[in-house]
Amino acid sequence: MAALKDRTRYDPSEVEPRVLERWLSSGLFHPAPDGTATENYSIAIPPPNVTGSLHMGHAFQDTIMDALIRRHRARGRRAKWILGTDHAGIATQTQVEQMLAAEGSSRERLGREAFERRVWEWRAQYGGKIIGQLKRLGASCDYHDERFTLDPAYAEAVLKVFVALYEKGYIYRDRYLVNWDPGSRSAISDLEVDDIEVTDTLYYIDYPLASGSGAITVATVRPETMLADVAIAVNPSDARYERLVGESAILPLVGRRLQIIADEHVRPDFGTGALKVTPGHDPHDFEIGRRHRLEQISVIWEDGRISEAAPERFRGLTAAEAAQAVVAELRDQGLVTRIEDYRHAVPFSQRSGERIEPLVSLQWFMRMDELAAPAIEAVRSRRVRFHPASNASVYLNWLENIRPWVLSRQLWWGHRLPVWYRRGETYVGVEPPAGRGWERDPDVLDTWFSSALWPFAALGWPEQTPELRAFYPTDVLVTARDIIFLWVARMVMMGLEFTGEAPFSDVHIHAIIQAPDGRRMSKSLGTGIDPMDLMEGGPRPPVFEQGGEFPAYGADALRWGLLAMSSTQDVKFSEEKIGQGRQLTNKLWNAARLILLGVGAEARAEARPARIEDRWILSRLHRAREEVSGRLEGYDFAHAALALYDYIYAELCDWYLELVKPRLRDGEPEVQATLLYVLTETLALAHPLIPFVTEEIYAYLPGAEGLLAGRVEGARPPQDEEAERVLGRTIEAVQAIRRWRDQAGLKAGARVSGRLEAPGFEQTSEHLSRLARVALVDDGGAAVASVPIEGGTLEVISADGFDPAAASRKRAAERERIERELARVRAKLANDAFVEKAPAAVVEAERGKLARLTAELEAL
RNA sequence: GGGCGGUUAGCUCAGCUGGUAGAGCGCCUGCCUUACAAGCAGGAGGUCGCCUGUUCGAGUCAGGCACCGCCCACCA
Repeated sequence: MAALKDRTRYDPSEVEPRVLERWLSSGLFHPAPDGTATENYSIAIPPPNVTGSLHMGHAFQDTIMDALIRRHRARGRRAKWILGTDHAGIATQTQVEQMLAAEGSSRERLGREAFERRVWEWRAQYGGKIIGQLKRLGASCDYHDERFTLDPAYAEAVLKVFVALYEKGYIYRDRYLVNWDPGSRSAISDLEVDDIEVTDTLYYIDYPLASGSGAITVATVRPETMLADVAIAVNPSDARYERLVGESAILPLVGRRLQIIADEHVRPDFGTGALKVTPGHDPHDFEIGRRHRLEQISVIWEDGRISEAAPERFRGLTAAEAAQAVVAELRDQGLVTRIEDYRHAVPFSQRSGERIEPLVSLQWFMRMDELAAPAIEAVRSRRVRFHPASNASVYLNWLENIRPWVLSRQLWWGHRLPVWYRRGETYVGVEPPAGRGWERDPDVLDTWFSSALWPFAALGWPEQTPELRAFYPTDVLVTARDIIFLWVARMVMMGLEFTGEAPFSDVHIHAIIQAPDGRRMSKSLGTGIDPMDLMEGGPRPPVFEQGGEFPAYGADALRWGLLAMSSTQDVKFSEEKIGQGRQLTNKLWNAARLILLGVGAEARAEARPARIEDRWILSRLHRAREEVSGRLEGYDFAHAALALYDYIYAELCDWYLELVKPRLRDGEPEVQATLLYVLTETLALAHPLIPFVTEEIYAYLPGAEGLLAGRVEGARPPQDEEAERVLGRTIEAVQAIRRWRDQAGLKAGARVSGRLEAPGFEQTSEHLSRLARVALVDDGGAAVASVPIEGGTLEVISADGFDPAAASRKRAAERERIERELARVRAKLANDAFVEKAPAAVVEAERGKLARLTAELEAL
């Protein structure tokens, strides 16, 4: 490692791996399971898929959680970030199946046991990837205590919950219309379905009336499902069909008699106002069928082909082929009376991308209303709080209209249902049933079922482990809006049911980061940005106008940038913000170099304010601490990040370090101690957001022990109103003089002398003189110019290269500006209504402004 | 159809309980001032989507309108 003196730029690629190693070997991230959950702080990570690698959403979310965890660790709380991965049923199974397909094999060929072994092997090989990436980001998870949702203990918790809910009567088996995904050959839940707009053909088909006179015309986009029609429905108030209700029609191609029934669901104004009822293949028809006790016929089987319930000539065709064949026959018979394009939303599987085939099948369901009630109450009563609060209504709205949950999935990878059958019997239990002839249900549970138990099952429930006592309930759940239903609501329900407590008291819903062009970040669209490429350098994806490579921004820059981007609304990814984060790390690094290379070896951090600027920076540090920690605790990460940035740039570096440079050069002990104190506290303040660079600098502090990551914050530095006033005045004066210099045409190095005709600069006139580059004289005759500063003026006696024309232009402009403002203030004060009704303080402020502006104008 | 959010500087975004608009990037000018040129100093740039209203005073509050996101529920 090069000497500090030569490390003029902060190099994250060199520093971060080294710092990470020190953290990991310290044991700091693995708190002892002591104390109570109230004393301690914990967050359960939304367990990433084992198949996954870190994407931008993870990086963002994990940065937020890490900032919270590190912040609370610094407050002296035992902080545990509960870590683990999710087996992610469909996603994982699909990946392994693809791999098998590439080898020319398949899961069917392997058989269930061998396939499951294969997935475990695959997981052992690739499952650790995302954990390594979390470390790279600096996430201070408890890596010594990693869970997997298929671990034996976890699996037992899952089965126990299933059995308990079954025994309560919430879980049941039923024939029901489900979303069948022909791609994964499994039922999936409503939440795993995306509606996509497509253009279908709407066919108008005549169904001859059984009476022999005339026909009733129906409209459909799925002609093949007519083979499963069991009725025709019309709206009871539809006069056109009133006399037909109760009659029958004959289903073409099949010959079945279809009753004509009346049902409110049918819209008279759509199509012909007559609906073919197909309870076996349409959700609404299914409901109509239940209301009218109609038969359910399934002509499409789970492989997407026509079943034996259809006339023989259609059997075995795919649904699409059958549609063509059906239409062709109907045409031959002259029954297709009209064809039109029809644009509508159609469900597709999020997983396989295939069009959902609604099918009636035998599945396990869970009734949700009993569990929903307490979960609603928990949010209503604000025992569980959403941030931002508007998300609570999204949650409540869903729970209040909750529907049964299809639990079973026709997959091999997951928690297999603890259900056995023997002839007509069904057995449900954690342990297999005694006796011979039992066969276990082949289905597995929806992955979200096990995810719902995460906060407590990850801590060892149902065992009453020390971890559960110490860290459950957790403090906050951090996640995105899109899984409020899939996950958040279900965790609350399960937590309340099985532990009697909500699994967290706060839910922070963060923004979703979109691609720079405003589209969703997604691999398939090519809009994804790999956070690893930002940290370590890598190609810019095509969504960026600018091509080439990302520089290796490092983890801190990425983290700061993501936090600064965060918002209550969705945000476009901004590389500039990451760049700004890098600037900040470099700035802090160099500020530290200035201090560390300037202090003596025996200097120690201690606040020893000897002059007013010392009191000022301590007071500003106090405020920055309040601001940053307050913002973090209010889940306002963007403001936390920006407040930190402003403090470091605008207060510490631009002013304080510049102010004390001469004293540092002179080797003054007080300022050395104070600088080290301020640096240490600044590092501590910044650490939750930019942990690597702060930890690296901390190691250089003379006398520093241990790790910054494990340091508990000390007392707050004192606030000092007077120092803030005096320095504030001085800073403004320096800026005013600099502005004047620039606009009066002076060269950068031009010498200026002047007389200060304003009170309040007694303690800072040296600073004013040096930073504004003005030699202050006690007198010296007539002024060539006058610069207004607070409480008076700086009378400029002489200035090299002074351009009277430029100065008078500047003066004129200034006068104009003041006069404009003055006019406004005067008008306001002349308004009786304002003086009478506005609060006294506001009126007073306007009067003060009037006096100040008048004085300034006079000075000109 | 219902819900949530948005519309502020060229770009990306801040603006708390109403008191004459801010940041970063970009742009312009000047500086290699021995921590940092990935830097420093200074500057230009906005009738805050539109219309009404409340108010002494409205990006800020209320109502309406227009666009733009996202979520939920959807008519074959």
